Amino acid sequence: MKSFSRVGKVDEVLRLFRQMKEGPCYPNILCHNTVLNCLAAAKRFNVLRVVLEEMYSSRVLPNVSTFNILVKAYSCYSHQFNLAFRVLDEMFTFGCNPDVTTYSTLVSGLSRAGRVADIEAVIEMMLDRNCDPNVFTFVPILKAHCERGDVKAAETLIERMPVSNSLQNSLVHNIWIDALCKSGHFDKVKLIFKEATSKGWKPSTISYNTYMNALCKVGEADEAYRALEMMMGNGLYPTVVTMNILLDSLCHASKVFEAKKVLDLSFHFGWEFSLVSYNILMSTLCKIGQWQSVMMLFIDMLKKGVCPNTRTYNIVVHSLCEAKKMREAEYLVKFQGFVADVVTYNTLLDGYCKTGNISEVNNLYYRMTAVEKIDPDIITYNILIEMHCKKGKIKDAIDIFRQVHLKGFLPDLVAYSTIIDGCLKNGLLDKGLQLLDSMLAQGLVPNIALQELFVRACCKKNPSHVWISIEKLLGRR
DNA sequence: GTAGGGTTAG
Repeated sequence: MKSFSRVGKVDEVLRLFRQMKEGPCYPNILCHNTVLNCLAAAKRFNVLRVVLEEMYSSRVLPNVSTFNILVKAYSCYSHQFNLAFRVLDEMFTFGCNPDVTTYSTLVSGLSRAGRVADIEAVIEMMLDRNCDPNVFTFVPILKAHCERGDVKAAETLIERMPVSNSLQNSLVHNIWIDALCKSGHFDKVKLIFKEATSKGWKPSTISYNTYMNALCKVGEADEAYRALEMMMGNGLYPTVVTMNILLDSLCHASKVFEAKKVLDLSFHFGWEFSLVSYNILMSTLCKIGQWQSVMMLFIDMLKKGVCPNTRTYNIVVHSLCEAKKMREAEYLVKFQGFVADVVTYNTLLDGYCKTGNISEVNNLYYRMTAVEKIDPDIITYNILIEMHCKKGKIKDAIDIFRQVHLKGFLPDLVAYSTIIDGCLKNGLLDKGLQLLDSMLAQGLVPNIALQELFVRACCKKNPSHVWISIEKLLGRR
């Protein structure tokens, strides 16, 4: 069940669990926890509740892990904090007291939801109940400070961090290094490496990888190679992740053939070439239209016993779609070992959208949402809007655009551009202008293509509108 | 064998 859970095959897990319940070996609490954890991660909360009820009625006693999984489901996976707190109360009445993990999980969810004020209360609650917070309680808070760019708060927290071993020390510093890199404070990172020994911690391979990756991303590959030398000078060996970072950097510098040589060489030296390495290379080849090379690498990885994941399949599906081989792409998605996600369906939907096949788009959307229970994202909606605009079904397109709001998404630039383009091409200038207003109110800046579209439409239909629109487009109103 | 945590690919 855990293996199926790891690859996201939730229904297989459930099938095995049901089979087990009917057989002579009734699932114990560990089996139940495995299933509950899998359902929580898949956000299948209704089924989770059913399994939980069944567990209670069959007198399998929950343990701390069971409750911790529930806290994770309500705190981290769904931000239903009232339910998460209720689990805590339930634990007390059950006589199974919350531990550091319970509270840390709760803090993690609150941090992710940006509810920093509530965290203080949780920490106080912990201290009241004689449960000392540890590094894992503070790590999510540190991450929240970093994401908000609150350098001062992060630094203060690091100083007060209750680190109990070198691994934890490295963990905390790596989060800090990553945050500084992402905000472009490379000088500060250099200083952190320099002062490491005097401050009592030792940078790890991950510290260097984080730094090197950030340098590559801003085009400072030379500096990254210098960091590599520094790392090796300190007795640390590069790992597959290090190689992947450099591989990705080569790919982005359009040195894809050099990157392929690295792949061959790594085998020659007996390096373990990873799934991620293949994915990096294959996605680059897909982007430059080398679909046959993608297929060759796909076969190569299967031959070498490297197991593809959803991303790998998505790249292959993307390549097949770009090559207009829609049937083959769909065949692959139906293949047993393939766990499709929202990207898979977006890729297929986009493929059918480009070939103008609206009935296939609708069929696929149905399969995605009703059968596979995959939640659409903003890209899914954008594709649907584009498809309907393309077919002149502007009313349906506007309906779908409204759904975006209802599902809790904010339309992005692509969504607005697509729907406005559709409106203007169908003569709905006023609707287009109305959408322009809400777009500007949302703080989105129209691009050149959209500006041109408006000017054209105004000139054609209502020249007196032109100046109003131009003023708006240029942000003067 | 179940719960909390840092680096790589769209």
